[in-house]
Amino acid sequence: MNEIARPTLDDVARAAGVSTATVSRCLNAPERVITTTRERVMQAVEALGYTPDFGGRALASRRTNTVGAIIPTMENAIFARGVQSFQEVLSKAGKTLLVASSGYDPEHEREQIGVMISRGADGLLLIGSARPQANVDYLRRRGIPYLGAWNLGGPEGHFVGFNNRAAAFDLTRRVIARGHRRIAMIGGISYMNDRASDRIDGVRAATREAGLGEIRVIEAPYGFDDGAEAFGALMTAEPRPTAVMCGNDVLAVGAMRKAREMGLRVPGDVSITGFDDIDISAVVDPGLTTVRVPHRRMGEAAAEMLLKLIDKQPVDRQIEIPTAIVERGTLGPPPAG
Amino acid sequence: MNEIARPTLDDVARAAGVSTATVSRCLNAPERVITTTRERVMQAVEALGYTPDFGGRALASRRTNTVGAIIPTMENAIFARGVQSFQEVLSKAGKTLLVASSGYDPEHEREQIGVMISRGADGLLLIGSARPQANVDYLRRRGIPYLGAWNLGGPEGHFVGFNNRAAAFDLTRRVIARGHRRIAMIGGISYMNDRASDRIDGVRAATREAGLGEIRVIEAPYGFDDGAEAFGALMTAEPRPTAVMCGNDVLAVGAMRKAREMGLRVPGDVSITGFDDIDISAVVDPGLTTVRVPHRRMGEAAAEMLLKLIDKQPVDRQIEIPTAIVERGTLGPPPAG
DNA sequence: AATCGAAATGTAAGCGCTTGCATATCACCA
DNA sequence: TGGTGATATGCAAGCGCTTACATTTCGATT
Repeated sequence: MNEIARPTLDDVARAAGVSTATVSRCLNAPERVITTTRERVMQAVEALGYTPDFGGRALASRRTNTVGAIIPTMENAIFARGVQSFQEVLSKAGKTLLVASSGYDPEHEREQIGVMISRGADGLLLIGSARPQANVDYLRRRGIPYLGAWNLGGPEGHFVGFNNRAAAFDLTRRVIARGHRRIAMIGGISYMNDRASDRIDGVRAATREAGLGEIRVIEAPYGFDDGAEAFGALMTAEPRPTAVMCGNDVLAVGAMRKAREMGLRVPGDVSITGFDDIDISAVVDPGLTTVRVPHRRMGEAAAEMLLKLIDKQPVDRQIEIPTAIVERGTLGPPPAG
Repeated sequence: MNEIARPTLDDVARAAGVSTATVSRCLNAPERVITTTRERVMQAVEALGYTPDFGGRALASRRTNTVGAIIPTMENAIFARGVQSFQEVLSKAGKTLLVASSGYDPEHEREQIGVMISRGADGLLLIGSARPQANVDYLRRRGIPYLGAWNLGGPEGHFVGFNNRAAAFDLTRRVIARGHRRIAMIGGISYMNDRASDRIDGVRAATREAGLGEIRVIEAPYGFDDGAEAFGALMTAEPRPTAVMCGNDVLAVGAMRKAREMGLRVPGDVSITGFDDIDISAVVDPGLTTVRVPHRRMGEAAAEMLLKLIDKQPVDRQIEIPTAIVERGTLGPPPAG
């Protein structure tokens, strides 16, 4: 492999017999260069396989056309989907997206924010609103526009997301309306995760409103097995809960599996609900009753908002993406007796 | 928000009363600066909230410590998982990962390669081996090390992946051993996707070996509904196939759903197999018989190999990650008669 | 043919950083 | 006290690019 050193603007200029300025213009403002010259230049670009150096360009033009997104993990389909549409919109606007993951760790998030700034991100997408003030200050001091997504947020900052609390509240009311009085919950880990904690809060608020007293909530990591295990634990209670509400669909499907293993019929013996409406939820049997959360729309809305923020156009402080309850088979009346 | 202009090395140097060189050394080779000075500098860095500019740094040092990965889509959990562990290993080695998606389009992949080069990637992770020669040449000319992952590849280039063809072949033999003679397949879209086409080839080779003649193969996009639809189409044949082998688990689970809707028992009336062993496969009922593909291990192995390649250390040209057949409930003997 | 203005191109400064080399500092020894 | 080598710091060039400004070119007009 006799590798060729990466050609520079200068190489192209020399090859085409013009100045670097002209080459630069060919690339960035072709209409300012006469056709014959442009063709000669482009030919040289092609021949040398020239690719402009991003660093040099960013340095000279003081623009990066780069947007960053810091998500907890790429493994969660929920984020993957939203980020995908986020990036599609950005890419149409000529921006490239840099994705980093924080592993649900605020410290790590802070680091990644540094990386993004360092790479000159024009704007940033973060998930949710629960984070140390320091992380946000860091951004504010630089005046870099940023956005919390997947949830609505506190009194300041911009958000595009769902009202997780209200959605959980509504779903719980629906469960109660079906006649359930003994409700338990498997929630996501709520530490520094406002999506998880809001969902728990919503369920609690509704059960309290109905005078059901304090319900039992087990927090579990994001995984089928974790849902199964938590479900098993909840089912040891005497008398057993008649409905188990889950903080997300993965936990719910795990719970369903465990119910089957325990010989419990769903919804005959126990009702189960989820949250997110991921693909599997329509596929399992019976179908999972859950909350539909339109991730694609959210990703798009977030991209549009961030683009406006970067352009210093006026925007609403929050955009709420509506959710909807999807009734399938896992929610039924409590068993008689 | 009275935003402060981003501080530069110069600002820090002035604030600390030293030269830019010293500040630079504090950041990159602290041991070469005396403690008292270093403390003063670090204080200034902290006070100003200085973050080094990546572009400037890359330009001056001719190093980026950046690795790129171009995957078909982030939405596919299969890639998400592998990439996640890929990046964990890289990050321990002090490299940052840039992820881009090609949307299964070679043209788009080519573009993204350009973006990666332009950002100074030290190495690149690509998926599979099926791509226009032009895409590869582009990389070769620059001497940028790259790797095909998720599959093994042709006579040249480096690969870390699975032998998709052999795995499909083995699974098919197992199906045939159970007594199936009428086998059909739902494959992924094979165009420019060697994982999909190798799996189809493997199944075909095994059925041919067993003298079962040409089997029917429907190619379907990656989605539950697509699997369901294809399954429906296959089931119109007379006589019906007794086993439907699927190119991935998503298609297989979609097929299972459709079978249920059609009133067919699995595996009583029809056996179904998948490929990948994603999370759901253990959760559906009956459990899906499939091929386990250890994505995390692959991601790690790929990262290690790429790091060596970048360091110009010797490496094996291919690393095969072993797969394993996972027998669960969806494969049984064909129905009697 | 001379003049003029617009269009095309060139010149060169500098973006923020690293680094080879020159210089300053200092502890130590003769 | 002067000299020495090691250590710490500064100076300044230059990485690849964009862009304000200067210069050249050229067609149109008089």
